[in-house]
Amino acid sequence: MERKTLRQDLDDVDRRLIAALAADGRITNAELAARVGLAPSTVHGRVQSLIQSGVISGFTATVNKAKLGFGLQALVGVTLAPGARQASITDFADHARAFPEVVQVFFLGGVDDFMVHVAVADSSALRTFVVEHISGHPRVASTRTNIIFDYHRSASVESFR
Amino acid sequence: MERKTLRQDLDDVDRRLIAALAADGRITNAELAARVGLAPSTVHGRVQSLIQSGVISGFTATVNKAKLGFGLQALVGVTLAPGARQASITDFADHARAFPEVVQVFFLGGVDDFMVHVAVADSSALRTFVVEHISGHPRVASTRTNIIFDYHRSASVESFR
DNA sequence: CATGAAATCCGTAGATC
DNA sequence: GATCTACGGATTTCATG
Repeated sequence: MERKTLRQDLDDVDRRLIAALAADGRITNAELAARVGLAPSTVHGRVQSLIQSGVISGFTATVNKAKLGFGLQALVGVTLAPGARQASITDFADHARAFPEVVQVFFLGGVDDFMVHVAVADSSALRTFVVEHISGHPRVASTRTNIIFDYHRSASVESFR
Repeated sequence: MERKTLRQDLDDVDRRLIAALAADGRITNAELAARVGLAPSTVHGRVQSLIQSGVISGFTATVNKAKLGFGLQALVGVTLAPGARQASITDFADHARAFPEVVQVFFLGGVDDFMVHVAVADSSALRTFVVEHISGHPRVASTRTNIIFDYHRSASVESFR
């Protein structure tokens, strides 16, 4: 009998494939197969399954923003005005993510409502961006800007989807 | 007149290549060439240059942590003990980065010294991780844990045109 | 679920303009 | 730089165990 159900539990091989692809998204399927000790066609099928099931949601190039003229990065904590409704919250999130300066947006529970990771040219551009596009938003009550001196990422992550 | 033995400035084609690769790191060179209207061999050379010069620093698969059993994420602000020297700072960063739960580490200027992005199974695991591995570090003075309700990372660093 | 074989497509180097 | 050509290798499909 054929099994039409999608594989739900990941085995050790899947985890190794995920780790290898997270470390190098352009590793060849042949190399991937050699590492886990399976045939290329088998590995190809597994990776396709991981993509289709959403465990791997995409592949991306990592870009050095400093070399593109965005040498200054910051984490901007944002508090919305009291009584902001759900519509206002998603509105701000959509507003923020539309700017090319915005790298990441975290929607938080706690003191801050959002944490916005931005990359800009210099401190002048940072001030302008925060004042005009974050503090300037009608629902924003306050912001706290923290300069990022250094940054490390272990793996690309997509959380809730 | 023009002396461009080593390409230092990125032209519009380079920016489109970067944007396309940031959005889909596994796009084929042939497809990339079709999009920018140049020959595959030409595009291949340009992309290699972008990689060698460090503008593109790598490729990575985006992994859905929730589907791997890490459904809860948090941003943990960390303040180190007063008087911590540079060695202590880098020591903490290396310490934090080593854990599989740690997705990103931001080394900051401002109230917090670090912001640590973690992905764990549940609130119990979060508490355990923070207490044992962050608050428990001898140089850590205080932490502020913010649950991440939603998260968005920009697919590309800049618009196409 | 894994495999080998086959067909197709792609990456990459080299010569030319 | 950009292009075409050419070839070695990779991806991908499919029948089979």
